[in-house]
Amino acid sequence: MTGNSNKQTRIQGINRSIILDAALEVFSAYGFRGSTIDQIAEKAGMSKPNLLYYFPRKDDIYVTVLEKTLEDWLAPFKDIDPAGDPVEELRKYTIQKLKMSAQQPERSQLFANEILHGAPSIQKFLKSNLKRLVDEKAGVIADWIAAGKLAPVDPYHLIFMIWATTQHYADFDVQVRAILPEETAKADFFDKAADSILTILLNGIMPR
Amino acid sequence: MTGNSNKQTRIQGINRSIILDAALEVFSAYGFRGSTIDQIAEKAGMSKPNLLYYFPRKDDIYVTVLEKTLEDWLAPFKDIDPAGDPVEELRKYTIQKLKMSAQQPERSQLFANEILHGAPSIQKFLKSNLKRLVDEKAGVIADWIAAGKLAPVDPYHLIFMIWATTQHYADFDVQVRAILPEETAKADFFDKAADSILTILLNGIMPR
DNA sequence: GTCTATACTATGATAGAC
DNA sequence: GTCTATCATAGTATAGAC
Repeated sequence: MTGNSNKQTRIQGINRSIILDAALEVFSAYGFRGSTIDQIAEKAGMSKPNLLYYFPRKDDIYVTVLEKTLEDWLAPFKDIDPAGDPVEELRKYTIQKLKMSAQQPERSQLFANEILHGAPSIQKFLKSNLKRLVDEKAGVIADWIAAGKLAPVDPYHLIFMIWATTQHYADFDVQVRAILPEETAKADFFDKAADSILTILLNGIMPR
Repeated sequence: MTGNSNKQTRIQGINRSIILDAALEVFSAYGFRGSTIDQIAEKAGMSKPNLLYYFPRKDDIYVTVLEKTLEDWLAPFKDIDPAGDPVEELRKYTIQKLKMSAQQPERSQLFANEILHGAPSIQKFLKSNLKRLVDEKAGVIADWIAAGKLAPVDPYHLIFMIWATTQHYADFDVQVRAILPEETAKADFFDKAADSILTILLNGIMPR
């Protein structure tokens, strides 16, 4: 009977993952209240009751997707290496983040929507885990500045600025496309954006 | 009867404005689908049917608030003066935008929510009015660069960067507060934020 | 013209039966 | 694992009172 029970577990895992993929799409596009279980079920290719067999409540699906997304989303931030070259580390991080905005805007949008509406589901996470992580990386940046390897800027606001700028291309996607219709259609748009952003971030806009 | 009709018109004007204020609060906090007419009516201190007497449909309230907000929101951008000193104009604009994020985060949040979910109500506005305006100001910046008054950066991405960064303090308010609990409590938080941002924007983070 | 009370209807989350 | 029923919510409509 082990073979049988294993198979069921595997189906469960597959179905849960299908549901979560569908939920990410729907929730990121319409927000929590704006999304319906019907929509998610349809996109997942299963009936609503069947979906509810895996996640009894709408909120369960949402929180699961959100937590899963946060992990991925913060991975490159965690990867900032105190031992690396400061400018290179921040350049790498910015490019990485921008690439994620290009390839998986839904993750950014899901997160943005949650924060925008007061972060009802992840308040605690922000105040504990995220704060701790940001404090740590801000410390790293402060050390770099103390060592003269970066200009003396506020580490926290620098982090906010990189977050804001890179996520803008995911969260405000439709606005960017409305303003730059031809450019955004090109394959190298995000490479060019990365160049432009890094030029400003590294050197500023004051004439030399 | 002119006195009478004037008085009625005045009541209309007052009530409409009360409703729109309440609607801004509610819609910015919960998004379109997440907000209910009941919530708006309660915050406006009137019954739901009474509110519907002024705005027959939920969508009417939303669109009216959104359009009204956009006007205010873009005013300082329009004010960027081609004849002014480039660095000073952009500094002024950034500070102004940041001040608005501090004082009226709801406006930014309402707008962010609309864009985030695909801008269903203002697609046309983005592609026509906003695009035209941004093209114009990007031209101004390009001229400044050509005159050697600004470093050679991409005008569009510079504008996006200023928007993203300044609006971040409104849209991601709860996150900023979660990470900087003591600092955000202080009265001069936004002044310091402005300093930090402008230092990075003007000079970059490369060590000199 | 302004406001209230009430009712209708669709939607969507959830529970229980098969 | 699936289908149907329920129940609350919320948008909208109507009738009429002040």
